[in-house]
Amino acid sequence: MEFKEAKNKFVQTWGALGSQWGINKTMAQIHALLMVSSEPVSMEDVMDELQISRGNASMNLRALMDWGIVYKEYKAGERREFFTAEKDLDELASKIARERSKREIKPALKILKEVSSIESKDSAEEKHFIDQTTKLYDFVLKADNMLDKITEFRENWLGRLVLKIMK
Amino acid sequence: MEFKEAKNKFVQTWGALGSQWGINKTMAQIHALLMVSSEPVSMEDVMDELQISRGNASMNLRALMDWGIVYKEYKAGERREFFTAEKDLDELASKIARERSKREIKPALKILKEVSSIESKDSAEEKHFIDQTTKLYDFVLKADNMLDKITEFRENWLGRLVLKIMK
DNA sequence: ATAAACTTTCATTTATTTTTGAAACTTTAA
DNA sequence: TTAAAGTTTCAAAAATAAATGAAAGTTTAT
Repeated sequence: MEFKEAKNKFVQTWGALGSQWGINKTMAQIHALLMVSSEPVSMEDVMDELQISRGNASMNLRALMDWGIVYKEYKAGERREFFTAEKDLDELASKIARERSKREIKPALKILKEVSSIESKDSAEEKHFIDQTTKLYDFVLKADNMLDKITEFRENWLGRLVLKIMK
Repeated sequence: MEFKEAKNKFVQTWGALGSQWGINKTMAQIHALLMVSSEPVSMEDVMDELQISRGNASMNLRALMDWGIVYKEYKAGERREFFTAEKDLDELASKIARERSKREIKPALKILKEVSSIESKDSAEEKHFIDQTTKLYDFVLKADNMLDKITEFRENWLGRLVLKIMK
Protein backbone atom coordinates (compact mmCIF):
# COMPACT_ATOMS: atom_id res chain seq x y z
CA MET A 1 0.00 0.00 0.00
CA GLU A 2 1.29 3.41 -0.87
CA PHE A 3 1.02 6.57 1.19
CA LYS A 4 -1.85 8.21 -0.63
CA GLU A 5 -3.97 5.08 -0.47
CA ALA A 6 -3.19 4.56 3.20
CA LYS A 7 -4.03 8.16 4.05
CA ASN A 8 -7.33 7.90 2.23
CA LYS A 9 -8.16 4.62 3.95
CA PHE A 10 -7.40 6.13 7.31
CA VAL A 11 -9.63 9.15 6.65
CA GLN A 12 -12.50 6.95 5.49
CA THR A 13 -12.17 4.60 8.46
CA TRP A 14 -12.07 7.42 10.97
CA GLY A 15 -15.12 8.92 9.31
CA ALA A 16 -17.06 5.66 9.50
CA LEU A 17 -16.08 5.18 13.15
CA GLY A 18 -17.27 8.71 13.84
CA SER A 19 -20.70 8.03 12.30
CA GLN A 20 -21.13 4.94 14.42
CA TRP A 21 -20.53 7.04 17.53
CA GLY A 22 -22.86 9.85 16.60
CA ILE A 23 -20.30 12.20 15.07
CA ASN A 24 -20.97 13.59 11.64
CA LYS A 25 -18.89 11.74 9.08
CA THR A 26 -17.35 14.78 7.46
CA MET A 27 -16.40 16.22 10.83
CA ALA A 28 -14.58 13.01 11.68
CA GLN A 29 -12.91 12.92 8.27
CA ILE A 30 -11.64 16.47 8.56
CA HIS A 31 -10.34 15.62 11.99
CA ALA A 32 -8.59 12.54 10.62
CA LEU A 33 -7.04 14.58 7.84
CA LEU A 34 -5.67 17.18 10.23
CA MET A 35 -4.43 14.50 12.64
CA VAL A 36 -2.08 13.03 10.09
CA SER A 37 -1.00 16.29 8.47
CA SER A 38 2.42 17.42 9.57
CA GLU A 39 1.70 20.96 8.39
CA PRO A 40 -1.28 23.25 9.09
CA VAL A 41 -3.95 22.81 6.45
CA SER A 42 -6.04 25.50 4.76
CA MET A 43 -9.77 25.32 4.21
CA GLU A 44 -9.08 25.08 0.49
CA ASP A 45 -6.92 21.99 1.09
CA VAL A 46 -9.65 20.37 3.18
CA MET A 47 -12.22 21.01 0.45
CA ASP A 48 -9.91 19.56 -2.19
CA GLU A 49 -8.85 16.47 -0.33
CA LEU A 50 -12.32 15.50 0.87
CA GLN A 51 -14.20 16.82 -2.15
CA ILE A 52 -16.63 18.83 -0.08
CA SER A 53 -18.16 22.26 -0.40
CA ARG A 54 -16.85 25.40 1.23
CA GLY A 55 -19.90 25.67 3.48
CA ASN A 56 -19.51 22.13 4.70
CA ALA A 57 -15.80 22.60 5.39
CA SER A 58 -16.44 25.85 7.21
CA MET A 59 -19.20 24.49 9.43
CA ASN A 60 -17.40 21.34 10.42
CA LEU A 61 -14.12 23.12 11.09
CA ARG A 62 -16.04 25.45 13.37
CA ALA A 63 -17.66 22.47 15.11
CA LEU A 64 -14.25 20.88 15.63
CA MET A 65 -12.97 24.12 17.13
CA ASP A 66 -16.02 24.27 19.40
CA TRP A 67 -15.07 20.83 20.63
CA GLY A 68 -11.61 22.22 21.35
CA ILE A 69 -9.80 19.61 19.29
CA VAL A 70 -8.84 21.73 16.26
CA TYR A 71 -7.04 25.04 16.34
CA LYS A 72 -6.77 27.96 13.96
CA GLU A 73 -3.30 29.05 12.99
CA TYR A 74 -2.06 32.08 11.21
CA LYS A 75 0.97 31.92 8.99
CA ALA A 76 3.17 34.99 8.64
CA GLY A 77 2.60 36.70 5.33
CA GLU A 78 -0.48 34.56 4.57
CA ARG A 79 -3.96 35.91 4.53
CA ARG A 80 -5.71 32.55 4.75
CA GLU A 81 -6.39 30.70 7.94
CA PHE A 82 -4.84 27.34 8.61
CA PHE A 83 -6.01 24.56 10.86
CA THR A 84 -4.28 21.95 12.99
CA ALA A 85 -5.65 19.14 15.13
CA GLU A 86 -4.84 18.40 18.73
CA LYS A 87 -2.34 15.60 18.23
CA ASP A 88 -1.80 14.51 21.82
CA LEU A 89 -4.16 11.57 22.16
CA ASP A 90 -4.64 11.75 25.92
CA GLU A 91 -5.57 15.39 25.55
CA LEU A 92 -7.88 14.53 22.66
CA ALA A 93 -9.70 11.83 24.60
CA SER A 94 -9.98 14.08 27.61
CA LYS A 95 -11.51 16.92 25.60
CA ILE A 96 -13.99 14.65 23.86
CA ALA A 97 -15.01 13.12 27.19
CA ARG A 98 -15.45 16.55 28.78
CA GLU A 99 -17.52 17.82 25.92
CA ARG A 100 -19.80 14.80 25.65
CA SER A 101 -20.30 14.90 29.39
CA LYS A 102 -21.26 18.55 29.28
CA ARG A 103 -23.52 18.33 26.24
CA GLU A 104 -25.15 14.95 26.64
CA ILE A 105 -24.59 13.22 29.96
CA LYS A 106 -25.18 16.11 32.36
CA PRO A 107 -28.54 17.04 30.76
CA ALA A 108 -29.60 13.38 30.76
CA LEU A 109 -28.67 13.11 34.44
CA LYS A 110 -30.84 16.08 35.26
CA ILE A 111 -33.83 14.38 33.70
CA LEU A 112 -33.06 11.05 35.31
CA LYS A 113 -33.12 12.79 38.65
CA GLU A 114 -36.43 14.43 37.85
CA VAL A 115 -38.22 11.31 36.75
CA SER A 116 -36.87 9.22 39.62
CA SER A 117 -38.28 11.74 42.08
CA ILE A 118 -41.98 11.26 41.42
CA GLU A 119 -44.27 10.67 44.37
CA SER A 120 -44.25 6.99 45.11
CA LYS A 121 -47.73 5.65 44.63
CA ASP A 122 -48.03 2.13 45.89
CA SER A 123 -48.34 0.11 42.70
CA ALA A 124 -45.51 -2.35 42.07
CA GLU A 125 -45.13 -0.85 38.63
CA GLU A 126 -44.37 2.61 39.98
CA LYS A 127 -42.11 1.28 42.70
CA HIS A 128 -40.07 -0.54 40.09
CA PHE A 129 -39.85 2.56 37.93
CA ILE A 130 -38.53 4.66 40.77
CA ASP A 131 -36.09 1.97 41.84
CA GLN A 132 -34.74 1.40 38.35
CA THR A 133 -34.35 5.06 37.35
CA THR A 134 -32.68 5.80 40.68
CA LYS A 135 -30.17 3.04 40.07
CA LEU A 136 -29.60 4.34 36.57
CA TYR A 137 -29.03 7.83 37.88
CA ASP A 138 -26.45 6.59 40.36
CA PHE A 139 -24.74 4.49 37.74
CA VAL A 140 -24.50 7.21 35.11
CA LEU A 141 -23.38 9.72 37.73
CA LYS A 142 -20.64 7.39 38.88
CA ALA A 143 -19.45 6.75 35.32
CA ASP A 144 -19.51 10.45 34.53
CA ASN A 145 -17.52 11.27 37.66
CA MET A 146 -14.94 8.68 36.72
CA LEU A 147 -14.33 10.53 33.45
CA ASP A 148 -14.03 13.80 35.34
CA LYS A 149 -11.51 12.25 37.71
CA ILE A 150 -9.40 11.01 34.84
CA THR A 151 -9.46 14.43 33.25
CA GLU A 152 -8.60 16.22 36.48
CA PHE A 153 -5.79 13.83 37.08
CA ARG A 154 -4.36 14.40 33.66
CA GLU A 155 -4.51 18.15 33.99
CA ASN A 156 -2.68 18.12 37.25
CA TRP A 157 1.00 18.59 36.49
CA LEU A 158 2.23 16.25 39.16
CA GLY A 159 0.03 13.60 37.67
CA ARG A 160 1.42 14.35 34.27
CA LEU A 161 4.95 13.94 35.51
CA VAL A 162 4.06 10.59 37.01
CA LEU A 163 2.45 9.57 33.74
CA LYS A 164 5.57 10.52 31.84
CA ILE A 165 7.81 8.62 34.20
CA MET A 166 5.56 5.59 34.09
CA LYS A 167 5.68 5.62 30.32
CA MET B 1 -45.01 14.90 37.79
CA GLU B 2 -47.11 11.81 37.63
CA PHE B 3 -45.99 8.33 36.73
CA LYS B 4 -47.14 8.21 33.13
CA GLU B 5 -45.52 11.52 32.33
CA ALA B 6 -42.28 10.51 34.05
CA LYS B 7 -42.15 7.20 32.21
CA ASN B 8 -42.69 8.92 28.90
CA LYS B 9 -40.01 11.50 29.64
CA PHE B 10 -37.57 8.77 30.56
CA VAL B 11 -38.24 6.86 27.36
CA GLN B 12 -37.81 9.97 25.23
CA THR B 13 -34.60 10.98 26.98
CA TRP B 14 -33.08 7.55 26.68
CA GLY B 15 -34.00 7.55 23.00
CA ALA B 16 -32.36 10.92 22.41
CA LEU B 17 -29.24 9.85 24.27
CA GLY B 18 -29.10 6.74 22.11
CA SER B 19 -29.26 8.77 18.88
CA GLN B 20 -26.40 10.91 20.02
CA TRP B 21 -24.30 7.81 20.53
CA GLY B 22 -25.12 6.19 17.22
CA ILE B 23 -27.94 3.95 18.40
CA ASN B 24 -31.24 4.04 16.56
CA LYS B 25 -33.74 6.08 18.53
CA THR B 26 -36.51 3.48 18.56
CA MET B 27 -34.11 0.76 19.67
CA ALA B 28 -33.07 2.89 22.62
CA GLN B 29 -36.68 3.73 23.43
CA ILE B 30 -37.73 0.09 23.42
CA HIS B 31 -34.82 -0.65 25.68
CA ALA B 32 -35.84 2.15 28.03
CA LEU B 33 -39.38 0.86 28.12
CA LEU B 34 -38.30 -2.67 29.00
CA MET B 35 -35.83 -1.40 31.59
CA VAL B 36 -38.54 0.21 33.68
CA SER B 37 -41.17 -2.47 33.18
CA SER B 38 -41.56 -4.73 36.16
CA GLU B 39 -43.30 -7.35 34.04
CA PRO B 40 -42.31 -8.91 30.70
CA VAL B 41 -43.72 -6.90 27.81
CA SER B 42 -45.30 -8.22 24.61
CA MET B 43 -44.58 -6.90 21.16
CA GLU B 44 -48.13 -5.58 21.04
CA ASP B 45 -47.48 -3.55 24.21
CA VAL B 46 -44.30 -2.11 22.75
CA MET B 47 -46.14 -1.10 19.57
CA ASP B 48 -48.89 0.53 21.58
CA GLU B 49 -46.76 2.41 24.03
CA LEU B 50 -44.32 3.76 21.47
CA GLN B 51 -46.81 4.11 18.63
CA ILE B 52 -44.67 2.20 16.18
CA SER B 53 -45.38 -0.41 13.53
CA ARG B 54 -45.11 -4.15 14.01
CA GLY B 55 -42.15 -4.37 11.64
CA ASN B 56 -40.24 -1.68 13.46
CA ALA B 57 -40.89 -3.29 16.85
CA SER B 58 -39.86 -6.69 15.55
CA MET B 59 -36.60 -5.54 13.99
CA ASN B 60 -35.49 -3.45 16.93
CA LEU B 61 -36.36 -6.14 19.45
CA ARG B 62 -34.26 -8.54 17.40
CA ALA B 63 -31.40 -6.03 17.32
CA LEU B 64 -31.59 -5.65 21.10
CA MET B 65 -31.45 -9.42 21.49
CA ASP B 66 -28.45 -9.55 19.15
CA TRP B 67 -26.76 -7.11 21.48
CA GLY B 68 -27.55 -9.50 24.31
CA ILE B 69 -29.34 -6.90 26.41
CA VAL B 70 -32.92 -8.02 25.88
CA TYR B 71 -34.30 -11.51 26.41
CA LYS B 72 -37.31 -13.39 25.13
CA GLU B 73 -39.56 -14.94 27.69
CA TYR B 74 -42.37 -17.40 27.39
CA LYS B 75 -45.30 -17.29 29.72
CA ALA B 76 -47.08 -20.50 30.57
CA GLY B 77 -50.34 -20.79 28.69
CA GLU B 78 -49.54 -17.79 26.51
CA ARG B 79 -48.80 -18.09 22.85
CA ARG B 80 -47.24 -14.66 22.48
CA GLU B 81 -43.62 -13.91 23.21
CA PHE B 82 -42.65 -11.49 25.93
CA PHE B 83 -39.51 -9.47 26.32
CA THR B 84 -37.45 -8.28 29.26
CA ALA B 85 -34.35 -6.12 29.43
CA GLU B 86 -31.15 -6.91 31.24
CA LYS B 87 -31.67 -4.86 34.35
CA ASP B 88 -28.30 -5.24 36.03
CA LEU B 89 -26.49 -2.09 34.98
CA ASP B 90 -22.96 -3.44 35.30
CA GLU B 91 -23.93 -6.35 33.13
CA LEU B 92 -25.59 -3.99 30.66
CA ALA B 93 -22.55 -1.75 30.38
CA SER B 94 -20.31 -4.74 30.01
CA LYS B 95 -22.36 -6.20 27.18
CA ILE B 96 -22.57 -2.92 25.33
CA ALA B 97 -18.82 -2.44 25.67
CA ARG B 98 -18.12 -5.95 24.43
CA GLU B 99 -20.38 -5.57 21.47
CA ARG B 100 -19.11 -2.19 20.37
CA SER B 101 -15.59 -3.44 20.69
CA LYS B 102 -16.32 -6.45 18.52
CA ARG B 103 -18.31 -4.62 15.87
CA GLU B 104 -16.56 -1.30 15.64
CA ILE B 105 -13.28 -1.01 17.48
CA LYS B 106 -11.64 -4.29 16.48
CA PRO B 107 -12.25 -3.71 12.75
CA ALA B 108 -10.98 -0.14 13.04
CA LEU B 109 -7.87 -1.41 14.80
CA LYS B 110 -7.16 -3.81 11.97
CA ILE B 111 -7.20 -0.97 9.49
CA LEU B 112 -5.14 1.28 11.70
CA LYS B 113 -2.51 -1.42 11.81
CA GLU B 114 -2.58 -1.77 8.04
CA VAL B 115 -2.21 1.88 7.24
CA SER B 116 0.48 2.42 9.85
CA SER B 117 2.54 -0.33 8.24
CA ILE B 118 3.25 1.29 4.89
CA GLU B 119 6.83 1.38 3.69
CA SER B 120 8.43 4.47 5.12
CA LYS B 121 9.47 6.72 2.27
CA ASP B 122 11.62 9.52 3.55
CA SER B 123 9.34 12.53 3.26
CA ALA B 124 8.48 14.23 6.54
CA GLU B 125 4.83 13.96 5.58
CA GLU B 126 4.95 10.17 5.37
CA LYS B 127 7.02 9.85 8.51
CA HIS B 128 4.46 11.89 10.40
CA PHE B 129 1.61 9.79 9.05
CA ILE B 130 3.26 6.57 10.17
CA ASP B 131 4.13 7.99 13.54
CA GLN B 132 0.65 9.37 14.19
CA THR B 133 -1.30 6.31 13.05
CA THR B 134 0.99 4.07 15.07
CA LYS B 135 0.33 6.13 18.18
CA LEU B 136 -3.36 6.01 17.46
CA TYR B 137 -3.24 2.24 17.06
CA ASP B 138 -1.49 1.86 20.41
CA PHE B 139 -3.90 4.21 22.10
CA VAL B 140 -7.06 2.60 20.80
CA LEU B 141 -5.68 -0.86 21.54
CA LYS B 142 -4.93 0.14 25.11
CA ALA B 143 -8.38 1.64 25.60
CA ASP B 144 -10.02 -1.42 24.09
CA ASN B 145 -8.02 -3.74 26.34
CA MET B 146 -9.05 -1.76 29.36
CA LEU B 147 -12.69 -2.46 28.53
CA ASP B 148 -11.90 -6.15 28.12
CA LYS B 149 -10.18 -6.21 31.47
CA ILE B 150 -13.14 -4.64 33.21
CA THR B 151 -15.46 -7.16 31.59
CA GLU B 152 -13.27 -10.12 32.45
CA PHE B 153 -12.98 -8.91 35.97
CA ARG B 154 -16.72 -8.60 36.32
CA GLU B 155 -17.34 -12.06 34.95
CA ASN B 156 -14.99 -13.66 37.37
CA TRP B 157 -16.99 -14.70 40.38
CA LEU B 158 -14.36 -13.87 42.93
CA GLY B 159 -14.24 -10.42 41.42
CA ARG B 160 -18.00 -10.19 41.67
CA LEU B 161 -17.88 -11.07 45.32
CA VAL B 162 -15.30 -8.39 45.92
CA LEU B 163 -17.48 -5.90 44.06
CA LYS B 164 -20.46 -6.77 46.18
CA ILE B 165 -18.50 -6.42 49.38
CA MET B 166 -17.03 -3.11 48.26
CA LYS B 167 -20.51 -1.82 47.56
C1' DA C 1 -53.78 -31.55 7.80
C1' DT C 2 -55.25 -26.98 8.67
C1' DA C 3 -56.40 -22.72 10.41
C1' DA C 4 -55.67 -19.42 13.94
C1' DA C 5 -52.23 -16.71 16.36
C1' DC C 6 -48.36 -14.73 16.06
C1' DT C 7 -43.58 -13.09 13.99
C1' DT C 8 -40.42 -11.78 10.33
C1' DT C 9 -39.00 -9.78 6.09
C1' DC C 10 -38.23 -6.33 2.81
C1' DA C 11 -39.65 -3.10 -1.03
C1' DT C 12 -41.53 1.29 -0.61
C1' DT C 13 -42.40 5.55 1.88
C1' DT C 14 -41.26 8.92 5.29
C1' DA C 15 -38.33 11.43 8.34
C1' DT C 16 -33.96 13.05 9.58
C1' DT C 17 -29.49 14.54 8.78
C1' DT C 18 -26.07 16.36 5.96
C1' DT C 19 -24.41 18.98 2.06
C1' DT C 20 -24.45 22.47 -1.24
C1' DG C 21 -23.86 27.00 -3.12
C1' DA C 22 -24.75 31.57 -3.57
C1' DA C 23 -25.31 35.78 -0.97
C1' DA C 24 -23.80 38.33 2.97
C1' DC C 25 -20.26 39.39 5.74
C1' DT C 26 -15.33 40.45 7.34
C1' DT C 27 -10.65 41.55 6.96
C1' DT C 28 -6.59 43.36 4.89
C1' DA C 29 -3.54 45.65 1.62
C1' DA C 30 -2.91 49.25 -1.37
C1' DT D 1 -12.11 53.85 0.64
C1' DT D 2 -12.38 50.13 -1.92
C1' DA D 3 -11.76 45.94 -3.99
C1' DA D 4 -9.73 41.57 -3.52
C1' DA D 5 -9.23 37.55 -0.64
C1' DG D 6 -11.19 35.07 2.36
C1' DT D 7 -15.06 33.19 5.68
C1' DT D 8 -19.73 32.37 7.36
C1' DT D 9 -24.59 31.62 7.04
C1' DC D 10 -28.69 29.40 5.89
C1' DA D 11 -32.58 28.07 2.74
C1' DA D 12 -33.03 24.52 -0.45
C1' DA D 13 -31.47 20.03 -2.35
C1' DA D 14 -29.49 15.60 -1.78
C1' DA D 15 -28.20 11.72 0.73
C1' DT D 16 -28.95 8.65 4.37
C1' DA D 17 -31.33 6.27 7.90
C1' DA D 18 -35.49 4.63 9.84
C1' DA D 19 -40.39 3.21 9.67
C1' DT D 20 -44.34 1.26 7.50
C1' DG D 21 -47.36 -2.40 6.22
C1' DA D 22 -48.66 -6.13 3.67
C1' DA D 23 -47.18 -10.58 2.22
C1' DA D 24 -44.60 -14.56 3.54
C1' DG D 25 -43.23 -17.44 7.10
C1' DT D 26 -43.73 -20.09 11.71
C1' DT D 27 -45.66 -22.37 15.36
C1' DT D 28 -49.23 -24.55 17.94
C1' DA D 29 -53.73 -26.58 19.08
C1' DT D 30 -57.22 -29.30 17.43
